[in-house]
Amino acid sequence: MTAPLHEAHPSGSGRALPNTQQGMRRRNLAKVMHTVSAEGPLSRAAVASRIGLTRAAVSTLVDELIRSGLLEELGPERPGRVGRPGSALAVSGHGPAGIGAEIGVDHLAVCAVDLRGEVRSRAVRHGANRGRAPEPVIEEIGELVRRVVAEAEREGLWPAGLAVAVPGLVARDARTVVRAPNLDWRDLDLGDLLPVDFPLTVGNEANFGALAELWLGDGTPHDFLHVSAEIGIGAAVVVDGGLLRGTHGFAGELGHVPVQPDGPECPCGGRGCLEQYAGEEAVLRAAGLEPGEDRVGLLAGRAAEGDEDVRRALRDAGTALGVALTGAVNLLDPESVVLGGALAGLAPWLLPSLEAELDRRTAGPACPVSVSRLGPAGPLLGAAHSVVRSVLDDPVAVAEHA
Amino acid sequence: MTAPLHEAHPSGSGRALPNTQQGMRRRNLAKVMHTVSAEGPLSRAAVASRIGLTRAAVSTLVDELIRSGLLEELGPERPGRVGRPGSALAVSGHGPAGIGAEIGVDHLAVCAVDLRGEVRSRAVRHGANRGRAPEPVIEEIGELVRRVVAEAEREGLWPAGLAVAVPGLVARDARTVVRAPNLDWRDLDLGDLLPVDFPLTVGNEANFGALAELWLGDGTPHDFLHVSAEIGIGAAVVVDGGLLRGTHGFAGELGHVPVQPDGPECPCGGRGCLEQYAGEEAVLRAAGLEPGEDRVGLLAGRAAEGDEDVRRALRDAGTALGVALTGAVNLLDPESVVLGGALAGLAPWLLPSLEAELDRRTAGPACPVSVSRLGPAGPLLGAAHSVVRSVLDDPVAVAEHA
DNA sequence: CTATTTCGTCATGGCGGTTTACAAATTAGT
DNA sequence: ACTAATTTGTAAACCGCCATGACGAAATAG
Repeated sequence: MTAPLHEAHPSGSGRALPNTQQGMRRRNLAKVMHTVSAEGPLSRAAVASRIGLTRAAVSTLVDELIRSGLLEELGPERPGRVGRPGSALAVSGHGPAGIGAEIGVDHLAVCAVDLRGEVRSRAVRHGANRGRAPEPVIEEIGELVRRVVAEAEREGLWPAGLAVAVPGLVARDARTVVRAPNLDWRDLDLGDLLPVDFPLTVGNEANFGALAELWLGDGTPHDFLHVSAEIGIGAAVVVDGGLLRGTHGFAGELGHVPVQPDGPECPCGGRGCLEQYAGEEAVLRAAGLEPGEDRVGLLAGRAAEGDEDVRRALRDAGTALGVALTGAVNLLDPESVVLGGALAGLAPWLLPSLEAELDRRTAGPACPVSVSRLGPAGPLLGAAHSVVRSVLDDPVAVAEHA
Repeated sequence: MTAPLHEAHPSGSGRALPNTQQGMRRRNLAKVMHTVSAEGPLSRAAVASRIGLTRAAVSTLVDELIRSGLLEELGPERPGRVGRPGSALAVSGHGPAGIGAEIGVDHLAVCAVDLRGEVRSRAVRHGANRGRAPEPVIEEIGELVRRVVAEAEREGLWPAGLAVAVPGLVARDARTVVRAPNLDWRDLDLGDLLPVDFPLTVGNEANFGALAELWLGDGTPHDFLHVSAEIGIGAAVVVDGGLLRGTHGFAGELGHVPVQPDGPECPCGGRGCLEQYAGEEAVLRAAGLEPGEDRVGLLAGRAAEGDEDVRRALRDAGTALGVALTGAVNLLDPESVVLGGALAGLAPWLLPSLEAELDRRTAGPACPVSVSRLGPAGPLLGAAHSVVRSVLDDPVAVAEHA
């Protein structure tokens, strides 16, 4: 059968590697790492059958990866079936580590994750960052990074890279924060401001949250829409297991999708944007509350107590979200919608009206809405894991480095 | 530097081929075909430098492709620069051909395109298909296909596959028409109904139109949103040179994006969907015209004559489109928006209000809107070319067949 | 205790791209 | 016109990588 219509990367341009024997070897090493990482301890034979190579070939690949310290031999498997039991292979817990950092509106956080996905070290610092000059904030996060890296090194890890999650728009170069309204930051090159001696990546918080959901969530599909809110409302589009970035890197700006074309004016220049109905500020106002610290916790608390004003405000926000998501679902046909970040905590009161609106307006098969298990922890974990993934993607690169 | 965030297909799952030597060879053959096809006559040395292999390796690849009849040697290049002139290679005009078919609301069309992209044979049959039973329509299109194939064969071509563009939703299996409201078709397996002795693919008309724009349009970017209308309003999302399909294959349903959440009811169950404002029926009603044959031509004619009612109707439709596209652009951050299909002919009257609305509401960099050069011819060409692309994607498969 | 199954490894082989060398075909310089 | 320089295409030797097939090792089944 012909390929069903045309998907991306038709001629194998998915990787910049030329299609040479070395490239093949690198791709196969990556495949072994991914397979072992994803499916737990596995014997060489099991890996071989999964990636479509012979046992002999996998043996040499595994040897190389063990020599590089990226894989570990755990010893013979418990013999359940007939035949010689395999020797279990696992991703190493001692080699490279991914460092994740998060610049939130009122906290900074850094953590180190090993190749197995375990968080091995972390540091948090509370305190509002809104309106502060970028330099001292970045200085502080640099300090946290140094501390986390030091602790990780004591555990036998070395930093393979740093990924920073910021609540704002990040350019495609993955270094420049173009606009972070909640911090009042504009056009900052974090690559310059935060000097570290390993590769640095900057990304949008919602995007990292979505990646965390993709990699860590249980049963999360390959194609979904991840919605999170942190004053602004961000969404991340995951297509075929990868993030949709957009030409400028700005994809996912759900907050400024028009919900009511002649609604109230929005600072963005439009009218009736979703943020005017479901943004944190709008919801607080509708609930009769003042802006302040830990506003989401406040909302959740009052709603749980049964505060009818708050509940109505959240219901209405859910309806507005439902309208905006209808558009997105119609356009993208995702497998599901996931509420993450701060929204996860408010889900009990948002979901009913949101789902009602979505179901009513969607013609085709209903698109299920679920709530992220990770919630606000997503972005930091996603950032750290993105570094881990980059190691799995090209093991030789880091093996050379070590 | 680490990979800037995470894109799809991290570990090379872009192709089902195992990462073996044979797979490498097949990918390299495909790469040669794509390169020669895209960049016109090219010498072996030029191909080699482009795909990152050595001249010797490309020589053997080219030999194989020439033996298979997929490439042709045109003879020595005109010597402009110093050094021995290369021997120009071109895609063969005699091997496999892609057959495209289009089932429109009031016409049927079939064409054959060779590997060079030339249309070598075509057949059209006018007449309304709305409400007709599917079987006779499919019988007719089968007849046209037989005619076109026969003529192509007289020219030394052989059919490598058939792609059918239909104005409706097609399941991910690329065989089943789930719903085609304009034809009153539901749940038809064209794979069963249209027996041909080469691979058959069915796809949405708007999607094929977008692919045509991607492959044939001059200067069309790699990431764009292609909007077309044919009673319903369809969009196609092209990301990184590939079509975004959606879980069920239904991505791109722009027509039911809410534009005015409490607007008029829509058959889909929602309210204020775009189709209620910019759908063909709605526009005709607003312009004070009756539905009938060639409605788009009628609208364009009246607008050109200066009919103020028609112009106002189109302006308003443009505004509604602008609102819906604002949401899409915010979500996807495409490089541009392309108006195709029937919309292309109405662009002069739609564009001003559409662009005004889009610019006003978009915060970030403006997203340019352009008009498809192909217009209504897009879907048919896109269908035929999709078969051609599948040949380029895996030359050995067809070489064996021949 | 033997037959069977599965695992990991080794030796061999084939396949595919690279390297190196060279002849052919052109331009640039004298 | 003749030589030097440059580029192309091909052939031969080489190397890397995976496949194949055989074997010992370690378990289960009877």
